[in-house]
Amino acid sequence: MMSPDLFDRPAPLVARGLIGARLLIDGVGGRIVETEAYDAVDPASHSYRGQTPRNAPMFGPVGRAYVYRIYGLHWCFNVVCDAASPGSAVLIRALEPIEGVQIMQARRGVAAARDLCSGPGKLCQALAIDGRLNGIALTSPPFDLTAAAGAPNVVQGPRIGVSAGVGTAWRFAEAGSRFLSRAMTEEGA
DNA sequence: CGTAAGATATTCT
DNA sequence: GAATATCTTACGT
Repeated sequence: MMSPDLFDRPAPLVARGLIGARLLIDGVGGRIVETEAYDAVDPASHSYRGQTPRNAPMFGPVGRAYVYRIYGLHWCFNVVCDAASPGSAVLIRALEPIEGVQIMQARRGVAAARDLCSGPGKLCQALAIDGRLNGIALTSPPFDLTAAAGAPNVVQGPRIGVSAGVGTAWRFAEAGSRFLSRAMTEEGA
């Protein structure tokens, strides 16, 4: 289980550090292979225009979940970080499925491992993440978040699906992973 | 392979 | 009314 103070750093550092970490919810999940960082001075962030009912967890304690509905139907899962900069969080975008693959296949309605958790909405469906987990601490059940064993090879690039802040290279991914939401174009890290 | 449309909560104009 | 940190299905090449 990760120590809570590991989340108390700027969002890009936390996002990078989460690559290779193991995320399970009720024993189902895998290795984090793709993340994105957001903070309150970032025009692409939900927290950019201040606190609202939806983004309230981003302004709360570090190490908790920020779960929100996007496009009215999918869920997205974030880790709140950096107490010194309220409104900071890391979006978990893709996992390499490891534990409970059969359960994830049933929840997603697809069989291919690459389609189970290769996107923020997909992994929420695969791990059964929804609004009930919003604001919950990640350091206790049903969450099980373990730091990366080794030092994964991390690449970074521009974030996906944003029209503001496109010049900010705050998307992080494990180099060469087959389980990303989209291939990471060659970029320095 | 590709592009396009539809689902529809929350926020902003 | 329009946009959004998305995904699936349908249809053209």
